[in-house]
Order: sequence, then structure tokens, then C-alpha cells
Amino acid sequence: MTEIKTRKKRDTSQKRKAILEGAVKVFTQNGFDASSMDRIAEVAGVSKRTIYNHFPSKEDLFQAIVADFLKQRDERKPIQYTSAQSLEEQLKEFAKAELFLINDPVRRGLSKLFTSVFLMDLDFGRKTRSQFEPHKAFIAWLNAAQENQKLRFQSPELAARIFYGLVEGCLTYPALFTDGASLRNADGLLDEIIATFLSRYGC
Amino acid sequence: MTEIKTRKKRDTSQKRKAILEGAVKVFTQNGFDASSMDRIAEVAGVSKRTIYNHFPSKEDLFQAIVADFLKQRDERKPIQYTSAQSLEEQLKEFAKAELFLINDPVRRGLSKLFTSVFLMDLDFGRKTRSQFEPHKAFIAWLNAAQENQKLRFQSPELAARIFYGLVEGCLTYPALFTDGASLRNADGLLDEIIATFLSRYGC
DNA sequence: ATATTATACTATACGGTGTAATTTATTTGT
DNA sequence: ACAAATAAATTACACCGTATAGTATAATAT
Repeated sequence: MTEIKTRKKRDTSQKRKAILEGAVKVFTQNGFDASSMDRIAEVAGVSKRTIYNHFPSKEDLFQAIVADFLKQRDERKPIQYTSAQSLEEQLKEFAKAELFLINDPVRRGLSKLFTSVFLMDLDFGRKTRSQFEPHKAFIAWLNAAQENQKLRFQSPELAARIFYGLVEGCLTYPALFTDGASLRNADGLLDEIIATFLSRYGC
Repeated sequence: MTEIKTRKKRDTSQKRKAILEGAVKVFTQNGFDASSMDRIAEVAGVSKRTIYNHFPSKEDLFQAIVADFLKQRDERKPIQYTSAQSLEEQLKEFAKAELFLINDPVRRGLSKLFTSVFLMDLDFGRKTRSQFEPHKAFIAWLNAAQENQKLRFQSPELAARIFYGLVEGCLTYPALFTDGASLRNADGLLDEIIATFLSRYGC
């Protein structure tokens, strides 16, 4: 039996974090193609060679950012039906949670970046998105509300599409195009969205 | 008075058209950055020098495509209220007209491309979009319908945002992300959108 | 005479690598 | 417990190959 001396690896998470943060800044400002590794190294305050010590290629670096983003997204707690709160309140809270990804400037920048990249590389986008079923938790909520006789609809999938369509079409995408300015006075719009949804599906 | 012989210029519109069509193909497939002028020349069946005879730079070529696209968009006839038709019919027709830009594969490709580019260059996007007020004609329609006692709402702007949000969030953006596949069986969804809108604003 | 073409060319930018020096944390010897 | 030895991580910098926007030019087609 041979003795193998394994030396403890040093902690490189600080550098890794700096690289990712710098890359996020550069990528969100210029997009993938127009961002050079030299520039990312400069902004991250790190040598270019160190980037390649952590990430084999520019694309791997990008994917790491995507992965981090998705992890953050998945950490949100899902919507859960309760009869103790009005539908309005629950929907409003849920819609605001959905806006989580675009309320913070950094996350909004990433949302813009990914949307932009995914549009021109649909396979990549599909592969990334296919990992989760975004409507799933909301459909369960809808069914619970219907069992509780507060909602009525033919198809929960269709109702979920309407709700997500309203939120994304009225709030999410406009926010991406206006750098969040459209969210400034959007409370009335959010109320109107929920009123519209409930006017169709409420009992 | 000096006689100036102006020689008739030859018609170069054919070449120009070929260039634009080739550029559309390449740009929509690869995006702006990843499209080379050499490749565009090849696909257009034209020498690269000829492209530069028609367009001073890659960006000018791109802008020309944007301009053509917007012209086509503006050629659609606007919605006009009539009491001879049901609201459902008019709204359905209008929504379908709004989907004009994404029903055809080429126009859909351009919509994807522009959305992708505009997201990462918001100033450019804003400048391009600011040329028209997309909701204007629809707001007029809404007001006419209200005067005719078929609709009732507090704010026509808000109602218009809800309608556009529904159409774009449920139909337009999904179509861009799925290369139009989501439009295949979208008739039921479109009916649901209109039912939702009318359940909120119909009399 | 105008438009187009083929071809070669310039200048530059960028992804990624090689390398030798240097920093830094861990291990080991005392 | 402390300093010397050691190996991992980082850095600076030069470098390679390639791609690309745009130009120059001379020949050819219309």
C-alpha cells in the first residue's frame, strides 16, 4: 500500500467570484460576442490566464453564469394556496415574486443578456429552459383554488398561460426594454392584471 | 448656360435587393456580430465590393434592413371600429393582424434578430421604436367602442396595455422562442385571450 | 461611363496557449 | 511554535492562428 500525500488545495473561490462578477458586468454591457476575455480580465482585476485556470473557454464561463442565475431562480419558494388570504393578495404576491428576476439591475441585465442570446440560439435556450416547468406550481395553485370554489376554469394550463402572458407581456418584457423604468409606476397596472384575471376566472 | 450631360444611371435595384435578401438570411441565422460580410456576399451571390458600393458599412446594411422591416410594418391598415361586427370578431382580426410580423418565417426571423439586438442596445432600440405609437390606433378603437356602449373602462391606455400584454405575452414572444411552433394550435388560446379581455371590459 | 467582379491586401482584434517569474498558503523540520 | 521547504495559484507577457471589416486595383461586363 503506497502512501499518497495529498496536499490541501487552496481556496480559489474568491478569484472565481471576482471573475464571474467581472464577466457579468462585461457580458451584460456588451453581449457575448462583443465581450473580450481581455476586457473581462481587466474588469475582474485578474489576469487572463487565471480566467482560463478556472474556466476552459469563454463559453464555459458564460454557462457558469447561466447556471448561477438559474440556481438563484430556483431558490425562490413556490406559490402555495391558502384559504386564509384573498386571491387578490396571493396573486399579487406571486406576481411580485415572478418579477424578482428583473427587479434588481444585475439580474435584469442578465435576463436581457440571456433573452438576447437565447433568441439567436434557440437550441441552447430550449435546453436551458427545459430544466424546469415554470407553470407547474401555479397550476397546482389554480387547482387548489378551484377545489375551494374560488375559481372556475376549463383548463388550468390555459388559465396559467393567460396569467403568465399578462405578467410577462405587461411587465417583464417592457421592463427589459426600458431598463426597469416601466416598473416605476406599475402598481396600478399590476392591480389591473389581477383584476382582469379574476374577472375571467373568479367565482 | 452650360450644357450638362447627365448620363442615365443604371438600375441597381436588383443587386440591392439581392444583397438585402442575402443579408437577411445570414443575419437572422447568426445574429449581427457572427455574420461576416464575406458570407453575406456569398449568400447574396454578389461580390463583397458590390455590397460596399451600396452600403457604406455593415451597420448601414443592418439599418437598411431595419428600415425595410418598419416600412412593411407601417403598411398594415389600422384597426377601425364598426358596429356592424361583434367585438370578438374585430378583436380577433386585429390580434391576427398584430401577429402578421411573426407569422412568416422571414419576418419572424427578423423579429427575433431585432429583439435580440435591441435588448443589448437599448438606445438603438428606443430610437427605432420611438418612431411610432403602437397603441394609438387601438386606443381610438377602444374609445369608439365605449362610445357605442359596448365597452367600459377607466383608462383606455391601461386597457390597451392589457390587450397588448396578453397578445404579446401569450403569443408573440412564445412564437419567437419556439420558431413559430407555439402558433400551430393557438386558436383556442387566442379565443381565451379575447374572452379574458372582454370579461374585464365588455358591457 | 457605370456597375460589378476577382483578388489581393491592410490593419486589427480576439480566443486561447506557453512560459518563466512571483506570490501565497500549507507542510515539514527543528 | 517558528522558520524553512514546497507546491498550488496567480501574474505578466509574448505569442500563434485565425477571422474580419474595409480598401485598392485592375479587369470585365453592361
